[in-house]
Amino acid sequence: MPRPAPKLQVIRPIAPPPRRRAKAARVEADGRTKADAATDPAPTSTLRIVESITTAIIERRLMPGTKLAEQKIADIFKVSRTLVRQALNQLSRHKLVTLEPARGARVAEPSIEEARQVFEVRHMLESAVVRRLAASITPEQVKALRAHLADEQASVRRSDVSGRTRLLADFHGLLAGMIGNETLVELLADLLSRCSLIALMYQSSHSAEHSFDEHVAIVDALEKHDARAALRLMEEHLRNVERNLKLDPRVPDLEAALLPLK
Amino acid sequence: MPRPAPKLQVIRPIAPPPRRRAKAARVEADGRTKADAATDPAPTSTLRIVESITTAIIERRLMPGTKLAEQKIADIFKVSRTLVRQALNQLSRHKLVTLEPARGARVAEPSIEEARQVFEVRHMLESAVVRRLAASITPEQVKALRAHLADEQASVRRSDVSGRTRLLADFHGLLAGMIGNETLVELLADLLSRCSLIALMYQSSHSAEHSFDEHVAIVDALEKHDARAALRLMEEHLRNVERNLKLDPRVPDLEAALLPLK
DNA sequence: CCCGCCAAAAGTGTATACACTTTGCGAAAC
DNA sequence: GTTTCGCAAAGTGTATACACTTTTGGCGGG
Repeated sequence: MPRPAPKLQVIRPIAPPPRRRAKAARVEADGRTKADAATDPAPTSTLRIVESITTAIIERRLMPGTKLAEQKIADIFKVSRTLVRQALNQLSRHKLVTLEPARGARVAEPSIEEARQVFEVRHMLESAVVRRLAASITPEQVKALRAHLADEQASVRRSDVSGRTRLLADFHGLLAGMIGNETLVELLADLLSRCSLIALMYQSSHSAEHSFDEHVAIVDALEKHDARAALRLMEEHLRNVERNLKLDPRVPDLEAALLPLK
Repeated sequence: MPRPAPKLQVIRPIAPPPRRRAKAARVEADGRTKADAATDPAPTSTLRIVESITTAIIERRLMPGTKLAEQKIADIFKVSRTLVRQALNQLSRHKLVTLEPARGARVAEPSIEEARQVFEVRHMLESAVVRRLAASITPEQVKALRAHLADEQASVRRSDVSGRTRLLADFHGLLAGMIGNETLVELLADLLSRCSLIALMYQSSHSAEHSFDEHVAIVDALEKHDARAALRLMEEHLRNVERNLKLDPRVPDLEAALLPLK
């Protein structure tokens, strides 16, 4: 059978008519051959897998280094490896899993150096955010922040570890969202999820209440439009979070053990 | 109304399975310097496709809105759609192409709002970079920057448009690289490629020489460890680049779609 | 008892199969 | 002559097939 003989059209600058989706419910009630693909629900299966694995990692149900074999995941979600591979690729771009050429995927184990870098970038972005926000914040936004703080406090009181972790990170996402820059929010969301993984690897006695208190102080400063104080508090907060990780020990041992190899 | 559903693919003669023997060089794990380079999901073909399309977009060989049909690309690169899909997925995460559910991929057409956001984030990151660099820059680094500037100048003189575009962007990547934060470099690289696409859509009379001059001034200030001046120059530079785009709401969407039919 | 070699098992990488959706076009209907 | 409808071509979404790589475990030689 001859090849389809591709037409060579190369560049077409202008898009065809902006056809909006006219969902034609063209249900042929018969000839259902076999496995009818359950493509009905908007939540794509790939996305479902990505989110499942993401929350599993962040909530510590999947520890760093865990092997993620494609077929096993495919069986669990009842899909083919194709979709699992797509999901793992996305996750690796989020740096939550690492892919090694012919050896598969594992939950990422961010290095201490990577942790430092992530916090450094967060510092760059978030100090800019508070600086801007101190000038522009509205009473409604303050109210939204206070509401969020109430949630944080509740989860801290309740010792709801995974909810707490999520809420403490969401605070930073919420701030970023308030300057009306979706690009920034997406970027920061990535960094925040990486931070969750980092925290989980190097966690020490970091007190959630401490973070909560600092969040409150930041909101207070923002409400007063005190840019200088807000900036200082945010910088201090990030420094504290980072310093509360055990970024010193632990790994040197491992490397020392493996050093003879190379 | 039941449709006969004539399936075209009838016979499956033994399609010559491309027996690609010889897996080339067996890359031996050499000295892992810093962060493990596991960031390459597919060191082989997928990456090649991603890079080809990326440079094609940045060098204006593929205009915004161009349809990127999977099979056509697959034929061009002599691979299967599988790999093309992987590549397109990566590109969509880089925001260089947009994927619409059942309608395929096109070269992205970043909105004016998106442009603003990207520049805002760049401003946050790059002002932090110059601030830091003004304090820490070494003579060797200055030398490297000067060498880069020489390349820029050469490409400007030569009217080598695509090389010039690349080099002007690389300058910012080079600066970011000098503070020793690979995470930052990756992030910024994404933003820079998006900027190339944006520039290409909204380009006006932006003078490359102007940018070059500003780059020189920034390096001068950095060499003198003059943080204040470097910061001011960088901010001005970014403002200039952004302002030189035609970001006025030149087409209020609907009118553009409905008015000029042809 | 330990080491290396080889074969099977497990798992990843890529191609292909095929169902379903969208789109283009031509003929029937008006 | 214009609109509508319907089919077919084109294209995307997912599953499966199969080649190739890594891992594992056994087996014989040292």
